Amino acid sequence: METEEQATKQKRIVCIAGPTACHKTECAIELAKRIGGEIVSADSVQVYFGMDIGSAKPSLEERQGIPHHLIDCVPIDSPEFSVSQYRELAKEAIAGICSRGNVPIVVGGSGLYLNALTYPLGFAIPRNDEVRARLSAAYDEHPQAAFQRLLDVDPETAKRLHPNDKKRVLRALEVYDCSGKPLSSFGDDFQNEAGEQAPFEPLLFGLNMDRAILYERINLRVDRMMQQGLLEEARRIYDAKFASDLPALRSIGYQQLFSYFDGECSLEQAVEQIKQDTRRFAKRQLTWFRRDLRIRWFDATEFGQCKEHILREMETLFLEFWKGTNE
RNA sequence: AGGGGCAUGAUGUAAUGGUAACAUAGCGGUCUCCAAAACCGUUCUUCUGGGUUCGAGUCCUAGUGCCCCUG
Repeated sequence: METEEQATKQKRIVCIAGPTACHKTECAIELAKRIGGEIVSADSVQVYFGMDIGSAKPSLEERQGIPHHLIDCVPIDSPEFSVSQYRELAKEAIAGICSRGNVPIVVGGSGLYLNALTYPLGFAIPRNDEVRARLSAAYDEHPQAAFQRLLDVDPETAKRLHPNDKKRVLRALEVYDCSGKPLSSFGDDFQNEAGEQAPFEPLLFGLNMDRAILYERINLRVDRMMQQGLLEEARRIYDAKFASDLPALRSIGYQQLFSYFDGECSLEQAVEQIKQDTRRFAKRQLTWFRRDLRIRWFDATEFGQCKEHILREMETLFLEFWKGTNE
């Protein structure tokens, strides 16, 4: 009985979510200093070596001695990196933090990554590039037919997907072709087929701010990235001539500069595009996080002024959440 | 100052005198192995005044603003 309880307590984590450029990094580091935390990044780009400026990795100085995990752990040309791999690496990192008696603070803007840690997502059938290529060709040939097939084999999934959503239609067919079972039979956020629990029980904080100010911050931050050498960083990656379909290369801040290197637009246009794409990304992040009712939101519009207040509040909620946990 | 041209949403454009349209931005949403990805939905428009006409973004007229040419 006691060991079981011990096990649940071991699984607690603190998370900080929110759109890009809303002080998540600083907030997390300050919180870590107060509660004895170590930081686990939940960011799909910070995992890559060499993508530093564009992904806004905190510098060693900014980290203030707080250990950071899941930053710089995959090479850019690692095509097999995916959410489930992220989850495995994060689990290891969190286990390490707990063994040191520290508090894991998961920080990041990749909603799916956070959900992979806090919901029992299944990921039962790994991707299969051969099957996928075949399905993709069939879809391009005749999209309606592909969607019709999904309607036949997995009506439940088909019903919630738009026929134009090629990626998900293909994924659903891929799962069916590889397993003989419809994707919908593998469960949803709240239960997976194997009946496993969520890996961790989170205390979820969200940071948000006035939209206009957030957009201003994004624009300024992109300018600052350019001053810090984003162009050179992107050039290095461009010159390494990786396969062009690598997911990492489609990250914001890089793909736009690659267009500039390819002569498709001016540098000014590329920078404007980075700003716009980042703003839209922030909006999508908010759409994702807004529907997560577990999140306790904080307004970081005037972060400089309310920092103390926010951190004190977070600390109080944390102590409540952490009460009774093992030493 | 004279001559010419233009004026349509936040922006760029379309519409033989006959239901004002498209793209982009903006806003909202979806999300179970590429997720900083991919996909879906949606608000807003004829410069001002007069006139012709059954009917005007379109034609006439005055004004206002912008652009080009000449000086």
